[in-house]
Amino acid sequence: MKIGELSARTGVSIRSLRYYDKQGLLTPTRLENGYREYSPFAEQQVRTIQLYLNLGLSTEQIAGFLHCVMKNKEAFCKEVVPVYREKLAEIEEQIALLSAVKSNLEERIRSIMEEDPPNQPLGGE
Amino acid sequence: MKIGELSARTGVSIRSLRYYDKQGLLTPTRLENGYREYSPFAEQQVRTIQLYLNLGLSTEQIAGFLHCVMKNKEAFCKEVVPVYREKLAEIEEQIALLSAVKSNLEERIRSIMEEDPPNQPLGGE
DNA sequence: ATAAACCCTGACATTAGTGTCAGGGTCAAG
DNA sequence: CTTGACCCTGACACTAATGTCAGGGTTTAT
Repeated sequence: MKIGELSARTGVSIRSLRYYDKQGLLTPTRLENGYREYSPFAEQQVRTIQLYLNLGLSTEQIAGFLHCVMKNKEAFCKEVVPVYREKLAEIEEQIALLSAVKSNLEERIRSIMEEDPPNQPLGGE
Repeated sequence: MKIGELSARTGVSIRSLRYYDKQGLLTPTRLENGYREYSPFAEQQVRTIQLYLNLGLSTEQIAGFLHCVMKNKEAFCKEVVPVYREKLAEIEEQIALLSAVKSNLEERIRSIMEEDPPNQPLGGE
């Protein structure tokens, strides 16, 4: 199938499919006229790519094991777990940072609220 | 004081100080030769800017109330709390998303670990 | 007067996936 | 042969604060 049909089937934009091609994630064969020709398996492959992107993995990370997971079960691809753990650590770090900022903001709001109750006739700047 | 000294005193790069100037956060007077001349109060102002940036606020948001908070207590500036609440909502959304992805990753790792115990002689790709 | 140490502006790069446009080729139906 | 629906590549935009470089002025001390 050609790129427009794959896009329609998967809901992934043509632009993104071309990007996946350039990143080596999904490299279709080419017709004589230069058009990309995708195998029927490409549809599942696109869905798999989207799944990993939604986990926050980069195209480069995905490229590192996509070939394997399309052929085997995820568990057979030794590259997968390290990438998952790496991403997990990154996410935990982000959550910790965000939580700290969140607490800070909450404390600031709380502190302002008790210092400037709404029945005070004072305006701002 | 000139920009180099302010940078040295605060640890904020000259580049960033010029950026704050352009964003209207910290607008020094100019000497006859065009050099920026900062008042002694600028040092505290820079620290305040950094504090808000570390809370994840944008220079635009900070510009919205910096003038007021430099003159009064934060609680007197009515623009502050809405910005805090907005940022808080944003952060909570991000944490929720990250937490969902985190659970997904953990589940995937767990699932792989029990399917492919390390005593199995199978390699990946 | 010259060198060192300042200062200035403007511009490009950074992240990473996607949108979008320009300019152009291909192909099928009428 | 023309129209419309495809397809191609390349390039710029986006976010937002910061790094960095180019090219050039100023000041201070020797």
